[in-house]
Amino acid sequence: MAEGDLPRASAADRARAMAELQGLTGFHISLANTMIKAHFHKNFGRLALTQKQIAILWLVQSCPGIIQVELARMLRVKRATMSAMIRLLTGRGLVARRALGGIDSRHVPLQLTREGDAVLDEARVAIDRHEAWVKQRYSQAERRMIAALMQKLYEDAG
Amino acid sequence: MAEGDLPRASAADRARAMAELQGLTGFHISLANTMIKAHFHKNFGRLALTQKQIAILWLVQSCPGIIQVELARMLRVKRATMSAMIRLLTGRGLVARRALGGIDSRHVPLQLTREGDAVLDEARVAIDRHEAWVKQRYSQAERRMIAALMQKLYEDAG
DNA sequence: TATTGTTATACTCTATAACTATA
DNA sequence: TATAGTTATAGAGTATAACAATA
Repeated sequence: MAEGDLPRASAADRARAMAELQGLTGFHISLANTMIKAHFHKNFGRLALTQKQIAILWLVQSCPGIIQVELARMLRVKRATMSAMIRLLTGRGLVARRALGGIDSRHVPLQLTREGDAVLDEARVAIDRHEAWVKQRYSQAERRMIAALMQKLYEDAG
Repeated sequence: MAEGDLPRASAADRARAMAELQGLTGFHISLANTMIKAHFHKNFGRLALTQKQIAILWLVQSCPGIIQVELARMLRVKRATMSAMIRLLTGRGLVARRALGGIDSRHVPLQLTREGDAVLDEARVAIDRHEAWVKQRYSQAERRMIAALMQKLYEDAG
């Protein structure tokens, strides 16, 4: 059996098939997301924080007293999912349930611990370097374009 | 304690914090990806196929004889990850390891089973409707823009 | 030595469903 | 009834590490 007769798809077949899938907008977004997460993890894995976890820490620091359902809405995840994430971060001593009581005791205001603040500071350095990598690929105009396009999808589509 | 004194971040605080996170390109892409996956799952969950699984079926159908490492490269996942995905799909009787032997016996050519073909046909209908939803949000020019922008990220960044 | 595939292990993210407590 | 949070359960996707078989 000659090389060309191997029961494997040729590079041309594969390129054609990829082109078909690339007709789907979500496919592009998914691959880009995969790559960007992989880059972050590969280069900043020593932080032991995912981008999602950093986003939560960030929001809690900027909005001390924020409650879980608000975080869930902002990050587009379910209530139960956010509960699990918060449990993980409180378990690691980065987030604390605030002792101060509001009027509605169903609300559990959150804040960063001292360690949470310190860890987020480290994370910001990593994020800056990660963003520098992104900026090598995109001009400011392109980044604004991506922001606007992606927002069209996630701002309304509830 | 008056309403305004509740230990909760205000809407303005939250908007400001979101704006900070939105300075990060990856944040937009991640949220858009979350929403698009959620829409697909919510509306076509009865298929019991994820978008990633459909992508694999699609590539195997278009490229009969394709092997795992090629699929892994095309979908930007690790060899071990693809192995797990293929095991799942073969376990469900949608993908078959082809009996025909190539020269290199390390290569295991894949193809769809009859059921795999049938299931993918169904999935294509779901995908078409999903894409229609996407197209309500984006013009053709915008979709081309997204494709080009996302490709810049995943084509080179290896 | 390099490639292909597998297995073991572990973790994150996600969902649904059912529950408690509170309003 | 509705809201906030939790728990239990399940499954997909991802990673690393080690291994076997083959080239």
